[in-house]
Amino acid sequence: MAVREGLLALLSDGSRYGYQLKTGFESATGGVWPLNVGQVYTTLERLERDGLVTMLDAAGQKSYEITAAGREALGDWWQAVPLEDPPPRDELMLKVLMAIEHGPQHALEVLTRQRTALITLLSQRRRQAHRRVASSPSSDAQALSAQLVADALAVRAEADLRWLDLCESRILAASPNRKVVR
Amino acid sequence: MAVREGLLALLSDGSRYGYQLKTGFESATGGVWPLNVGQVYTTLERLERDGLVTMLDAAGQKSYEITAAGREALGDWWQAVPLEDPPPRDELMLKVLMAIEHGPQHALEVLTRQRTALITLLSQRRRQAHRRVASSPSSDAQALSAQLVADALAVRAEADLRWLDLCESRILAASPNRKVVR
DNA sequence: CGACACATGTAACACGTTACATGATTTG
DNA sequence: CAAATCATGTAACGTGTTACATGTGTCG
Repeated sequence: MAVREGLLALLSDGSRYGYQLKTGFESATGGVWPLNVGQVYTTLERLERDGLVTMLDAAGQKSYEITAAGREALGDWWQAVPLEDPPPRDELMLKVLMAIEHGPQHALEVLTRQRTALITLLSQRRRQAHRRVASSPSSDAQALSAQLVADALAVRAEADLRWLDLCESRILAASPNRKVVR
Repeated sequence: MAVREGLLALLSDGSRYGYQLKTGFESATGGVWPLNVGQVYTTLERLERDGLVTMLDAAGQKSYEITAAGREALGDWWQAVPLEDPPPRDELMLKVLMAIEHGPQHALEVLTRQRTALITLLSQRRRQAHRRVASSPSSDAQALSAQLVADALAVRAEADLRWLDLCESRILAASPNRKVVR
């Protein structure tokens, strides 16, 4: 439920046809999230099935329009806070939790590996960001979007790093100290 | 690809049958991530189809065992760093990016709404955490897992908050100052 | 002309998820 | 005994994703 709402959001600004939605989605996300055109059409079918959009077929030129129900659903989406109960399963979390099942030693190994990988990833992205400043900035709006996505990824990665540190200390605290080699 | 690898990780510790995997998964995740039993069986079918596990049918008592290929796949998973290119689409990000398409004013509204929602969510969870300390702590392992999940959610939420702040400042910086009401 | 962007779609598959059916065993 | 837990499975559906087929227009 991400492409769905994204297309709906684009359509709430006026009717569009399929290909426009693809390019619109990609430029709105700063070119960071490519979207297969095929998916646009399948998603539009599903949106139409659910009565959130209607197809206007004017002499072979098809375009899609958001319906009242669509506007309502979109409004709900804007308002919605991801309550998420149960919380979404996250790969990094699952990996660490499963590693704990295999003993603190294994968990600590996974922890350090993930940490170093995250650190190199972060520094790589920082270098990319520097390079990007120098190069051509496409459009202003796209540049802003791309920047925000980059920010989000960086902030998330830092959060993950902090969590890994927390994990390590909690695991060490919970384990009998002997046998756990740091 | 989360349930899949989770079950594989549990099986790498010895053969299990379906129901054991459900309870194993849930206890490994501190009871935070319930798993529908049905999904265990469908996932096991898919794992078997892919040659990662084999079924041992001993007199009606079915159990599953990880194969060599399964161990290899699991090893890859432990090692794997979520390289993620393109980065996974995230609902909060998408919401903000799409809101920007509708003008900085709308974006700022979405931003503040999400922020306040996140703040109340965080404080709610903190209160829950306090209460939980007082109550019965199930098993040690489960308590640790539940704690780590709670940590992760808190850290992520804080990261999201910081990102929202960043968004606001970037949007304000990128917008013509007039017409944008704070 | 040939490559590329524009434009529309279909088919197939992946995983996740729920609801349902069915029965054995345990326990209050 | 009744309810809960244990235990196995099937059917159906939802979204996301890719690969493929097909055709038009444009530009170097």
